[in-house]
Amino acid sequence: MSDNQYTFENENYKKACRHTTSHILAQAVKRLFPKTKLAIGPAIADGFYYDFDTEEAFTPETLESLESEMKKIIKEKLALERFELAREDAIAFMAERDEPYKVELIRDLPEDAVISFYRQGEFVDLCAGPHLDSTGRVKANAMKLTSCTGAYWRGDSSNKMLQRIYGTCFMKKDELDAYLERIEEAKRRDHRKLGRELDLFALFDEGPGFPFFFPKGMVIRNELESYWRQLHQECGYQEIKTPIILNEELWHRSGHWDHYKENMYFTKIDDGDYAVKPMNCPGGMLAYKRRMWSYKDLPMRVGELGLVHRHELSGALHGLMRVRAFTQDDAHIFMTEEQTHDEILGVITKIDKVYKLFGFSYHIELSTCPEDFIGNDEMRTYSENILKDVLDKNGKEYVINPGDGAFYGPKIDFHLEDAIGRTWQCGTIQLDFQMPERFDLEYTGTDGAKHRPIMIHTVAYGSIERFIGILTEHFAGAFPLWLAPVQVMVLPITDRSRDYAEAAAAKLKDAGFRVETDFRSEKIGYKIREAQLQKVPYMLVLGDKEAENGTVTVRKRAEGDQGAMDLDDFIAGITQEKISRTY
RNA sequence: GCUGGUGUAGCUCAGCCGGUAGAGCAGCUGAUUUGUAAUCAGCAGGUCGGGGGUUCGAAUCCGUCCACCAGCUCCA
Repeated sequence: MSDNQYTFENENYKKACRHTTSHILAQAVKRLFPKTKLAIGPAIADGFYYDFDTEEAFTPETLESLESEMKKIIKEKLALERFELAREDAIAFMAERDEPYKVELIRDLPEDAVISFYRQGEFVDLCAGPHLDSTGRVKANAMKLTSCTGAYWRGDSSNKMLQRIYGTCFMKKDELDAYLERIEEAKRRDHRKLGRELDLFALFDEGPGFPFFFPKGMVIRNELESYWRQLHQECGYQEIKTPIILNEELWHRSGHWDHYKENMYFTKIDDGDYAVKPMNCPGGMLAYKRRMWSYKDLPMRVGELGLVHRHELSGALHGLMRVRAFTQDDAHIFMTEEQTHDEILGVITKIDKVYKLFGFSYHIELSTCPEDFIGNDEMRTYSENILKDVLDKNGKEYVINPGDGAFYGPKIDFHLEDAIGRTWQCGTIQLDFQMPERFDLEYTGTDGAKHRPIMIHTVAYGSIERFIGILTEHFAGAFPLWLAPVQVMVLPITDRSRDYAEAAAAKLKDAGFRVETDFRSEKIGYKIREAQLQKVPYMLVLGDKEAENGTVTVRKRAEGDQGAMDLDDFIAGITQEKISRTY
C-alpha cells in the first residue's frame, strides 16, 4: 500500500477509514456496555454509523465517554486482522459470542459467499472489509461521534428498534472542522428559522404539516408560479385546474385506493364517500376524457398547479420540506408512441432550464418499476427501456435506482444540489401506460380507428412549498431580485429628505418594483442594519446631498455602498436584472 | 407511527434541590434629526404547551394528550 492511499483523495481509503472507526466505536461500546448486541455498522456519505441492541439509553454524555474510549483504542494501535470461516463455523463462532444479529446476517448470505471477519484486540466483527491495518491509523482529533438515535433492525418498522450512533472521521482535523462548520452553516440557513425571521411562512400547532404563507412568502410563491406559467406557455402547455375533492370511486379506478389509501384523507358529502386528492392525475384523466381527440391534437401538454393532501406520518413532517398539503407544479402529456422520445427529451430540457435559473446543479436517476407495479412484466421492461433509451441517446448520465418508480410506471428523477452541497429530489418524469388504460383514454388515429395515448406525469419544482424551502436555504434568505419580497428599501437620512424619498419610492413603484420606505427617526446605520437583516437586495440612502443633486445613493445587499447615481439609471439597471432573472 | 429529546412573553433564552416568574431583542410612548450593520429613557407584555395527579403549596415531581426537534420508516 503506497503512502498515496493514505490521503483523502482516495475515496476507498476514506471509506475504509470510516468503516474502521465504526468498528472502533463498536469495540468501545462492547467495553463499556458488555451486554450490547451488535447489529451493523457501515460507512456512509458523511461518516459512519453503528446499530446496537442494548438496554442502555444512549445520551450525548454516553457519546462523550464512548469517544474517550475510542481514543484509547486508537492509542492502543491494535492491528486489524482478517480471517475467513466456513459458513457453519462462522455461525457457530458468532452464536458462541452471543451475537444473534450477526448470526442472522450470516444465515442470509448467499451459499457461496466468502465469510470474512476482522479482529482488533479482543473485538471481532463480521465484515467484508476493507479496513485500515491498525486502529492507530485513525486520527483521534479528526474523529467525532455526532448523534445517537433509534433505527429499526434492517430498516423495517415491524422489527425491533435498535440504537444507532452516528459519527464521522477525516484524515485531518481541518477537514473535520470544515465538515462541522458546514453543519453549522446548514443550521444558519434552516428555512424554518429564516421563514420566521423574514416573515415568509410558518407552521402552527393548529395545523401540523399545513403551512401558512404570509404576504412576503406569497410574493415568492406568486413569482415562482408566474415563471412556471410563462415557461409552460413557451413550451406549448395549456393550464387546467381540477377539484380537490372527488368521489371515492374515482380513486378505486385510478389504483390509488389499492396503492395509496394509507396516505389519503377521506370525507363524506351527503351520503356519498369522497376523497381529498393526493395526486392530480385522476382529475387530469377526467379532463382529457371530456371529449374525443384526434391524433392532430397530440402531443397534448396540460399543466396544473394542483393542491394535494397526503397524510404523512407525524414523525416525517419537516418544515416546508415535508408537509401534508402542498401544490405540485404538475403537468401531463398525452401522446402517441412515436412522440414519446421527443416529448421526454423536451421535458428534460425544460427541467434543466428551471434548475439552471436558480443556479442548481443536478444529477439524474432512473427509478425502475416497484414491486407493486400495476402492469405486467412486458410493460415493465418496455417502459423502462423507453426512458433508458432517451437518456442514453442524448448522452445524459444517470444512475439506476431500482424499484423506486411509481406504482403505475418507471420514472426519471432529478436530484438537485444546493449551495452547500445537499441534494434534493425535485423534478420527475414518470412514464405511464396504466392510467390511460384504466381510464380508457382514446384518440382517433390517421386510420380512423381509436388508439390509446401514452402519458407522462412530470413536475419541475416538485412541490412549490418544498421548493420555496429549498430556495430559502440555497440562497440563505437572500433571494435574487426577481423573487425578493421587498426589492428596494428607501431610507431617508432625516425628515428633511422625506418628500424626496417618497417621490423616489413612488417612481420605483411605477416602474413595477416592490418598494418599502423607512421613515422612522432612527440613525441611518440602524435602518441599514434592519434592511440588511431582511436581505433586501437594494437600499437607497437619501439625504440632503441627494435631494440637492437629484441623485440616489445605492447600497447593494452583498457589495455595500455603490455611490450616487441618477434614479433613472438605477431603475434601468435593476429592471434589466429583474427581467433577466439573474442574480 | 417508532426511539430519544424538547415545550417559560412575538423571538432567543435564564429560572439549582417544589414556595404561584426574569433578561436581551422585537412592540408601544417620548426624547433625538442622525451619512452606510444596533441613540437614549419609560411603558406594556406570560394562568410557564393542554388537561389530570402527588403536595399545605408545582413552571419546577409523576403519568397522559398535543406540538416541535434529531433520526428510523416513507417521500414532492
